[in-house]
Amino acid sequence: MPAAEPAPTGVRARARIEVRAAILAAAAKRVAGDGAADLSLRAVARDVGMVSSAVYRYFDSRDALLTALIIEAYDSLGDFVEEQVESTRGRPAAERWVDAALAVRRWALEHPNDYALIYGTPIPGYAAPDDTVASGTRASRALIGIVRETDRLDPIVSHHIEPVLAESFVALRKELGLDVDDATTLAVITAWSQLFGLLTFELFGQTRNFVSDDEALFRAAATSMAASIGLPMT
Amino acid sequence: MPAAEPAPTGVRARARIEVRAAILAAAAKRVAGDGAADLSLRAVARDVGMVSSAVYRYFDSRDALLTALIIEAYDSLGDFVEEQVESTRGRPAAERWVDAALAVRRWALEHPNDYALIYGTPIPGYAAPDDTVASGTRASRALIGIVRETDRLDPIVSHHIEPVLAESFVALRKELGLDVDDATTLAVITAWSQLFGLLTFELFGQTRNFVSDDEALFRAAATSMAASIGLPMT
DNA sequence: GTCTATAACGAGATAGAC
DNA sequence: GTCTATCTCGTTATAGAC
Repeated sequence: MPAAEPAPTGVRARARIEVRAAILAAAAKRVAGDGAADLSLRAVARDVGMVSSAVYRYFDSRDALLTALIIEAYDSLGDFVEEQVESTRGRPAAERWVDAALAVRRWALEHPNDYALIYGTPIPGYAAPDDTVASGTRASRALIGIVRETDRLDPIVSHHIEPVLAESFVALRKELGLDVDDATTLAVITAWSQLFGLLTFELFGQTRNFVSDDEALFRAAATSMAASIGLPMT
Repeated sequence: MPAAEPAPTGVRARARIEVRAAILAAAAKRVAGDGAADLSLRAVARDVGMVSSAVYRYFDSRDALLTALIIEAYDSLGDFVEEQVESTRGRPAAERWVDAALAVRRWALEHPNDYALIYGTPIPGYAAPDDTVASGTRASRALIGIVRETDRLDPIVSHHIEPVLAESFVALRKELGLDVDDATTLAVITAWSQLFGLLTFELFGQTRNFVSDDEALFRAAATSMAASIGLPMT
């Protein structure tokens, strides 16, 4: 699990990695079908052709298996968004934001079960350990990177912000390496929640009764997010 | 389920209603503990002290029971928000919006399992019938009612909106009895998705690593939503 | 040392006979 | 309706194979 070592090349190690991947793949398939709450170590073991106790050589517990699945999903999304953000470096910030948002959406549509796993209802009886945090923030950090790399933001309307909130913003900006004012910080957070809120609505079926073209709506929303943050269009 | 009749007053009918309520309460408790995916008619029956076959006299299937639970949750939220919106009639629209948004949040915090049931990951193998739509849109309609009852909206920045999207907005506005332009329509939709997006993040644990005061953040976000829609502050 | 299989536990749900 | 046998679950102890 640490993966800290430089990955030994022996046959033993190779086999281990492959079996681990096979277990994860089978578990992902199970989650896709029955939902994460029902994930059973035994069923996964059966699918891979091993005995349940053997799985414990690879994962300490059912929760550890779930955690690995969650981290894998976060990293898949993180890879995808980071790559997208990087590939648009130099382009106007507003465009970059919209493209990155669309990338998040594309990933979510291609991996609906992974999306549900990480952004859906928490699994009863499962508490995510801190291991997930690093991977879990990659997509958000990539999006915020666009703001960070923008020299001069357009002016935006600023609202009054409570002192408690302003204080927490200071810590947050430090964490993210952001150098913007409180209004922009709030705009970034609301844009972020809007992006995933809209996506959650779409994927979980909340929009299907009145939205005919989800992508068009999402693109329009992303554009308005970029403007609300003050990302320049040129 | 229909509840269309004027509720007969006989003893028989009373008993039936009470048993129904007892079953629903037990089912809700189960959902709260194990998650909706695991809901088993038998378990619910046992909790209420009857045999599984008897439950079928009250609910046609497990899915019908789930549907009843979902409708109940939607109506609980709908009642709460509608009452809140009504009680602030006459006050400045921006204030009304913020108060209504806070009402949604309060309800969600008090009924986290109901919230997860209706806005969380879809239950594997369960398809919501159209019966849920009427109740499911009540909260949104109540929020939008604030916009509808506002005589003169403040001007907002307008973005370009794709023709496909503009066309779907026409139908949506007609459905909602709204008389606003495309930019405001988009602003309402993005505000709506932002509201529930932020709430979903909070309830599902996505904010707990960097937000210290969720209510303050939510209030600030709601205020900026009201402004983005152009709801006047006075 | 590393892995897998057998067997078993206690808990919980389920199915069927009565 | 009840009781009972049977199943699955997560997890561990143990013993043998590479």
